[in-house]
Amino acid sequence: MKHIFVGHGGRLRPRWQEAFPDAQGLSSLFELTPAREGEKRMLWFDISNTSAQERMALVNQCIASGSPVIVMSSLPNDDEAYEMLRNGAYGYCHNVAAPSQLVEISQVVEHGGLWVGAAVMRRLVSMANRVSADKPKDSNIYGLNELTHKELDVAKQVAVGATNKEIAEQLHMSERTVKAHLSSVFDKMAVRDRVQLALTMNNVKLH
Amino acid sequence: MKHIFVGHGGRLRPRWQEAFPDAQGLSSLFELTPAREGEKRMLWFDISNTSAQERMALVNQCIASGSPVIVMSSLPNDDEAYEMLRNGAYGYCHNVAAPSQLVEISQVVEHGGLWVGAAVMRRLVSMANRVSADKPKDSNIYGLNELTHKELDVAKQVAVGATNKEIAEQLHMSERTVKAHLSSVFDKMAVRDRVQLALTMNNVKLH
DNA sequence: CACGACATTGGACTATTGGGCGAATTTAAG
DNA sequence: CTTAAATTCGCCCAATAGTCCAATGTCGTG
Repeated sequence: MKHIFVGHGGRLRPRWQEAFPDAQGLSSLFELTPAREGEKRMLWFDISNTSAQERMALVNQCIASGSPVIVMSSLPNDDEAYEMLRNGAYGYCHNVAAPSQLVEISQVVEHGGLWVGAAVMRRLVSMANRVSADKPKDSNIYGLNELTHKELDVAKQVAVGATNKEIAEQLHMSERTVKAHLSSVFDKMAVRDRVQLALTMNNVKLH
Repeated sequence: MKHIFVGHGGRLRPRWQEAFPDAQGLSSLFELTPAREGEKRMLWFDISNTSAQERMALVNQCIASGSPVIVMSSLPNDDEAYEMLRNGAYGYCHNVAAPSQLVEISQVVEHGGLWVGAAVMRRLVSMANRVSADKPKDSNIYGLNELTHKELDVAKQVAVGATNKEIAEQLHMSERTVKAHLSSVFDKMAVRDRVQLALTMNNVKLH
């Protein structure tokens, strides 16, 4: 695994060097050469000293390169972390993080995971709490538990955007039967159509 | 750091043993002796073969012991992950996770972090987006920023389950105009109907 | 075995959606 | 001022979605 640090004028901070002795530094993305066949790389992008506008564009370019990208900021901020992760970054940390932490991050990312600091992580969990706490526990999670087996099958398909015809083929039943199940599902889950059902199944609040 | 695995009849799975050669296995929490002075421990709690009711009680006991707890399930599930993390767990993973992953988790937790799988992590991030995305930032999801103002207005309404008629009233335009905008949105965002649009706007992957 | 819940399907409709064709009006940019 | 893009909307048509009522078969419980 080759570690490439982009930003900070192409210089490698001592901490980076210590974590990855054979790391490479680039001052900008333009210097990035295509990866050799079979070469695995990890991009560390230091976004300090970049304006908010160019930040996203640069990160998107980084991500478009195909290699996993970890964004480093001199002033980590929760909202920015979400933004980066949502747009495809694999990690978000301080640009002067300890070498041992950099190694830890690289390991998590190398195994396909996303890494964020404990504080951000805890906030994410509490947010998830807020979102999933909206569903009243006493009423069986929007009546999802009261669906029959077939109804649930059909509902799941709607939840990923399938049409009635597709569902009918997928589940080997007539389109008419799909409709019958769906009518029942709408009733049980107290929604009026497939759009609301799809959203509800994905924990999205309606208007 | 001493690793103690609770559950699975007190037996250590080969994977656990491989990750932590001097790990200890306990069949239940009652066998847990108080930690010696200055001894740092990590509890791995295998919740397979426990009923939903006793699960939370047991996990709470684990957590009350003071040592960081990582919950392991035979059938990991997003909602359960949130539940566990919210209640104080430091990690949530599969009970037959690879040894290298167990080591990775232990390192993250040892440094005060929380660990969850990539899938759960991504979902948490998308949820955070939903909660904190009230402010109209120049979000960059799929061709969202290429939509015109009106198109975005209409798309947002669809994203919370509104019908064309409702959107028309809300935005003071005719139903025909709503359709016109939507047709354009479908095209720009590369979706075929309002269901897929609603899901895409909420960061839900389609089938 | 009878009864009720569930699954399946059909016919007959109604409602909603998505879009083609055409066109007027505004707004933004050069 | 001139051109391009954005916004608006009517008429009409086809495809999808959704509902009501009814019939048949399956399966587990009492």
